[in-house]
Formats: sequence, C-alpha cells, structure tokens
Amino acid sequence: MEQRKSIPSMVKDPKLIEKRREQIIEAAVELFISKGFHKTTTREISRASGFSIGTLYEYIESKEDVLYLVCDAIHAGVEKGLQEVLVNGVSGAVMLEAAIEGFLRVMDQMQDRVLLIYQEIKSLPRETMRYVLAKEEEITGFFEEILHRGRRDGSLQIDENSVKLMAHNIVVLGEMWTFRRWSLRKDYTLEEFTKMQTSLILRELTDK
Amino acid sequence: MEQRKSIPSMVKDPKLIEKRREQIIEAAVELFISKGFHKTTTREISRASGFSIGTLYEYIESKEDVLYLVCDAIHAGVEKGLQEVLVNGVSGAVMLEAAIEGFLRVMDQMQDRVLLIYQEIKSLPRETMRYVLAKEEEITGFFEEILHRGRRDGSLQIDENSVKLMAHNIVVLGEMWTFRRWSLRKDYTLEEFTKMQTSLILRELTDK
Amino acid sequence: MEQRKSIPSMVKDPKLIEKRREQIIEAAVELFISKGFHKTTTREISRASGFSIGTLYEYIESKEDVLYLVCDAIHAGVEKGLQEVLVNGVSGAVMLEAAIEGFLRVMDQMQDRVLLIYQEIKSLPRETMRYVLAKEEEITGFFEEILHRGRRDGSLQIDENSVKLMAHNIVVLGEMWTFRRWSLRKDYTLEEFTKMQTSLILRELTDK
Amino acid sequence: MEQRKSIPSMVKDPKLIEKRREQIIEAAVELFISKGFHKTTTREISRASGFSIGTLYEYIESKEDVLYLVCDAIHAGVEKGLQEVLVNGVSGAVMLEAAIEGFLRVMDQMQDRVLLIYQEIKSLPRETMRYVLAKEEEITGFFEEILHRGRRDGSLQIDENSVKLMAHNIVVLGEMWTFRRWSLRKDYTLEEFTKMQTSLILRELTDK
DNA sequence: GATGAATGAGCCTTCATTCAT
DNA sequence: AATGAATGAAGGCTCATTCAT
Repeated sequence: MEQRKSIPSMVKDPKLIEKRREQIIEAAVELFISKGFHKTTTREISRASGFSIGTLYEYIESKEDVLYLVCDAIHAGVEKGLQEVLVNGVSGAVMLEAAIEGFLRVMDQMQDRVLLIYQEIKSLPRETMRYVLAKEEEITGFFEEILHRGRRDGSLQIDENSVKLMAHNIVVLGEMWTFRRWSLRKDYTLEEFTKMQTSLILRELTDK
Repeated sequence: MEQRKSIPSMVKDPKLIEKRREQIIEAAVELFISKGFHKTTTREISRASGFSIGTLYEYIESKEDVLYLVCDAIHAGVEKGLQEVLVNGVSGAVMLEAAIEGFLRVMDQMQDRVLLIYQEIKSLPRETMRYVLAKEEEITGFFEEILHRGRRDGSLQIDENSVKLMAHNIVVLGEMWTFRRWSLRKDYTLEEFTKMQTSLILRELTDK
Repeated sequence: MEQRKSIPSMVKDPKLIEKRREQIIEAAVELFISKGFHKTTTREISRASGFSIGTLYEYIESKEDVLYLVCDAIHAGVEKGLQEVLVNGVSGAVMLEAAIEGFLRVMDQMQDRVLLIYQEIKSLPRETMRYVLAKEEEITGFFEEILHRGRRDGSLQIDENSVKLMAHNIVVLGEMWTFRRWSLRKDYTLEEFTKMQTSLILRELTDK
Repeated sequence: MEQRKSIPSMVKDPKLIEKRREQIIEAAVELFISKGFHKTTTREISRASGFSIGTLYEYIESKEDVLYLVCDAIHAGVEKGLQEVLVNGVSGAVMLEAAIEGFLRVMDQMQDRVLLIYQEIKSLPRETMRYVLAKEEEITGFFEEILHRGRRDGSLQIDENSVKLMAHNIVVLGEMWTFRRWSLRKDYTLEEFTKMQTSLILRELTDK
C-alpha cells in the first residue's frame, strides 16, 4: 500500500495539528463542493475554519495540501462506511448483497464528496494523485475479496479472471449513482436502483 | 432538444469564425487535457491556436466560452462516432453488439476528452452546463432506442422499465473505461474488456 | 488668433473629408456626452458614424483627433449662435442685453456640449488644448467689445479696467447655467435666470 | 445630508485604514491632477502611495474608489477652509466679505483639486456622483446662510428670492477663478480679483 | 476609398504565500 | 501559536491602431 503522505506543520503538538486539520477539512469540503477547488480562496478556507490565514499556513504548506487532506478524509469516510457493512460468518453471496447495498448507501450519502474527488484530483501533484488513486483501488479490492470468498464457499459462480472485472463493475455502480444522478434520480430511488442492479449481478453470479 | 448556445463574435465572416474556432478548440483541448481548464491561460490558448490574444477574443467573449466550445466539440465527436456505428436492417441484438463495440472504441479514442468534460463541466455557467449534460442524455437515449428495437423485434428480452437502466449501464461502461483506465488496463485490453462486458449484457438480455 | 489645427487625412477629396468628418463629429458628440471620451471606443465611433473602423482612420490619425474635431465644432456652434444675436445700429446697452439673452439661450441649448469641452479638454495634447482655450477667449472678447461700445456711446458706465472682468463675469453666467444646472433648475427657469442676472448686471452698469 | 459612502477594506485596524487612505489620496490627487483619472494606472497610484499594488487593493475595492476618496477629501478641504473663515459676532455684511475673501483664498490654493472634481466627477458611479454633488450644494448653502443673516440684521439689502441666486453667484466666483485662471491671471492677481468682485457684490447688496 | 481581421501593449484586479509582531 | 498586513506575479480582457485585400 502507498505511504500516506505526511504534511509538515510548523506546530509541534500533534493533538492540536489533528484538531486544526479537522477544522480545515470540514470547512474546505463544503467550499470545494460548492465552488470547486480553484474558485475557493485560502482566505475563505481559513475564515470558514475559524482562524486566520496565517494560522492556516501553520498547518499546511500549500493550498494543494488542503485538497489532499480533503480527498484523504473522504476516502477514509467511504472506507469506514464499508467496514461497518461487513457481516462475518455468512456466505459470500449474502455478504456481497449486503456490501453492495451498504456501499451504495455510503455513496449516496457522500455523493458530493465523491464527485469532488473525481473533479479535482487532477489538481493534485502527481505523486499525491497516485496515492489517492491507490485508495480507490483498495475499494475495488474490497469487493474482489468478497467475490473470492463466495467463489470459495460455492455461493457464487464466477471464474477467476472475471473477479476483477466484476469488482470493478460493482464499484462503478456507486460512481454511476453519483455521476449520473441528475438523470437516474428522475427514474429511480436509491432503493429501486440498488435492488435492480443487485438482482442483475446476482442473477449473473448464481444459478438463479 | 436544448438549443445549442451560440457564442457572439466580433468577426463577420462565418466561414472564418468556424475555421478559427476549430483552431481554438484543437489547441484548447490539448491544453485543458494536460493542464486543466483553470491552469491554462488565455494567452496559452491563443498562442497554441496560432494567433494573438487579441484575435482569440475576436472569436470568443470569455475563457469559459472556450470550455464550452471544447465540450460541445467533444460531444459532437462522440455522437459522430456513434452514428457511424449504426447498421440498419439487422436485429436489435446485433445492432446492440455493434453499438457497444463502436461506442467503447470511440470512448477509448476520446478517453482524455471525455474525462475532460467530467472534470471541468462544473466550471461552465449553469445554463451552459445544462446544455452539455443534455447532450449526455442523448447518448443514453441512443442505446435506449436500440434496446427498444430489440424488444420489439424479439431479439432482446428486457422488460419496459429496465430499458432505461440498462441503457445507463451500457453508457457507464464507456465512462468506466475512461475513468478507471489506470486500473483496468493493467488487466484487460480494450478488446477483452469489450468482449467480456458485451457477453455479460447479452447473456442477461437473451436466452443464451 | 491661433492657427486652426489641420488634421491630415489619407483621403484626397476635400469635400468627402468634410462630409465624413461631419458624420464623425455628429456621432462622437453623442457618445462623448453620454459615456465620456475615455469610455467611448473608436469602434463605437466608427459604427455610429456609419462606416468601418478602417474608414474612420482614413479621416483621422488618432482618437484624440476626434475629440479635437468635436471641441472645434462645438465652439463653432457657440460662435455661430452668438453672431446671429448681434444686432447693429443700437446702443451698447441694448446690444448687451440682447447678447446676454442670446448667449444664455445658446448655452442652454448646447449645455451638454459645453460641459463636454470642460470635462475632456485635458485629454487633448497640450498644443491642441491651447487652441481650444483660445477659442474660449474669443467669446470673452466678444462681450468685451460690446462693453467697449457701450462705454463709447455712453449707454454703459464702466471704467476701462473693469471691462475685461465684467466680460468674464458674463461668460461665466453661461457656464454657470450649464455647470450648476442640477441645482439652478430647481429654482429658476432659463427666462428667470436670464432676467435676474441681466438686471443685476445692467443695474451695475447703468445709472438705473 | 447624504450619507457618506463607506468603502469596505480587507484590513481591520481603522487607524491603519485611515493612514493608508491618506497616503493613497495624497498620491492620487497629484497623479489625477497631472494626468487625469483615466490615464493614471492603479500601479502608479500604489507606487506613489509607497506600497505595492496588492496593498492598495487591501484598502479599496476598485480604482473608482480612489477617485471617490479623492473627491471627498477635496470637499472636506474646502469645507474646512470655509469653517476657519467664519467670524462670529459680526454683521452679515462683514461676515460675507470675510467669507468671500476666505473662500477665494481656499479656491486659489485648491484650484487644481477643484478643477479635478469637475473634470472627473462623471467617472464616478451614479450614486457616488450624487453624493459629491450634494457636497457642492452644501457650500452654496453656506453662503445662503450668511446672506440670510445679513438680511435679518439689516446689514444687507436683498430680497428673499434672490438669496439663492446670489449665493450661487458667489460660489461661481470661486469656480471662475479656477476655471478661467489661464485667462484671468494675465490681468488680475487674486487680491485684485477678490477686491473687484467683492465690491461689485457689496455695492449691489448695500446702499453704497 | 472602404473594409475589417489581426495585433499586442497595457490595464485592473486577484490571491497564494510570507513574515514581523 | 496566532495574527493579519504586505507582497507581486500572474491572469483575463480591452481597445487604439495597422494593413492586406
């Protein structure tokens, strides 16, 4: 796994750093979502964070750092949501169904944030961007694992080299729900969408 | 269908306007793809277009106009590619297979451009953004129609209210190939990807 | 008298030059009055004149030339108005009364133009500016002469070295009516203003 | 009285704002007088003010704000000059004489600035322009009051509805001295001018 | 003579970042 | 640690003027 990038700070106290950076993230997420990264000024970020521009720069080195902080926090949020969904001691098929449903629920809640990552990731320095994309891959890996488990316990019919693709297909379901919302929502609720897509996938992966 | 936004120009000759705007689009696409809209300067655009900044502004009214021009051209490109793929006088199922393959080929060729639209669309003024999104919906409609045709001629089994979702799923295939390329390409070529996804869809829509 | 500045033209035919310059002046006066010299563009001038920007520059050498043309035309207008007012074969006192009345009428009609000169004269090149100011002095001279005549024919009591000042005072009456119109018009009509100021002056210059 | 327009500043300390704005005004007055508002660049203003362009914009919001600041300061200067001239406990006639003399002295000292206001006021946004013109009316009001006092204490003979006009005439004296200086100074010193005009007025307003 | 496309210097303004307090 | 005034590079855009057709 890629090394989490650590941003230097002028401040010594790690507790304080964490606290301030949470303030920064909370403020910046809202701003980036509503105005975009480029149209948000550092002054606005500091003001919304509750301190001065000088203080902001005690905890970051550049505006891009804020974007990184934000992207990282969003990913952490998605991952946390996914972990909560995991039920152990059940078949892969059952687990998959739960995971899809949970995943879509999380994506629904975080739609603006997820969109944000896709729209602004290019503004990150190459190296940092790679780290964020790696996070993305972790989520795919999460579903890969479930598919493998189902394969092993016989609850899912899927051949080895389709696993990856299917995992991608599932993750894309989430992105689809956030990216095409302006269109999908006219026709489906989250529940309908989840049900239809899940049944499509399970029909494919089971004997019906 | 939404009205194509027409951008005023100081220049009178329509032929010249078209020619110059093509130059602008060609130059700007490259720049936007590699640096993003915000980090590209109008001066860079004019230089890459082969004329001065003053001349650039004879053909547009603001930098945002360039983005619109670019988005519009990209959509036109995708649509043109799709039209070329349409074969008449065949069953819906056959047509669908060809359309998916053609669509993915176009998306593969235009991947950077498609990505660009998704990343910069937010920078467009509300009204213009709506127009671009409407274009997107047209592409979904294109697949809806094919599905309907297959439904009518009996070559595809799909119930009425799944048509829209399935059309979305197909279009998302294209976006997936552009958005997740950094990951998908490690495991699949375009041909493999196309084949696997097509068979998944057709298996679902036919009796096998 | 200062030499009227002659503006070179690319065009040979003097008739045409005059005709075109009249078009230019007519268009520019309106524009300068409503937007000011600096905020009016040469393109606007050419458009309002009824020809292209290229043609405009066939008849002038710079934007400042247009301002000069305009100022010159305005002065000519004022002078023409004054000439028409002159009645011969009457006493200086009678002539003065008529002249003041005529002068104020002209100033009232041309108020916007007169204001224009005062506001934009500074934008003229030094040399040209001097010429325009000289014109101004001619108008003062006009009243000086009338005062002298009245002095000579005994209809006005005024000593030699007050003549100039009084002439200035009269001319200033006209400027006053244009400059302070936003305030004066609330309290006086042109007729009232004329009558009151005239009686003030005549009371001073005659035995009553 | 119109509300003084308050210009927002990015800087919090009011003392500093006042100090910096004084620097700005001082620098801008000179520049505007010698080159005019439009030909003066914001960079020149900041440089002449002793700080960077960025700093300039910490204290104003637009170039027009500088013009407003300047006009406002000039009016304040004239008003201050007038206040200092007021002598109490004397007759209206005596007071008037002193006021005229003081007013003309102030106008003489501030001639360039007064001229500036008349020439550039049109560049101010409508609302702001109205405020500046209102200030102008205050000065007329100042003389109206003196005339009324003289009327009441019997030291001046003037009928009610001539008061306003006479006040205007007096103020115009000041403008005249600044506007026509290129001509008047050839013939009169400030003292001569003052003496002659004052005697003209007092002769009219007293029994001689 | 008329046209209008092309030019580019130059303008106003913004904003990420620094640093003295 | 926190503050916020200061900085100036850089950006979007305008417009007087030219010149080939």
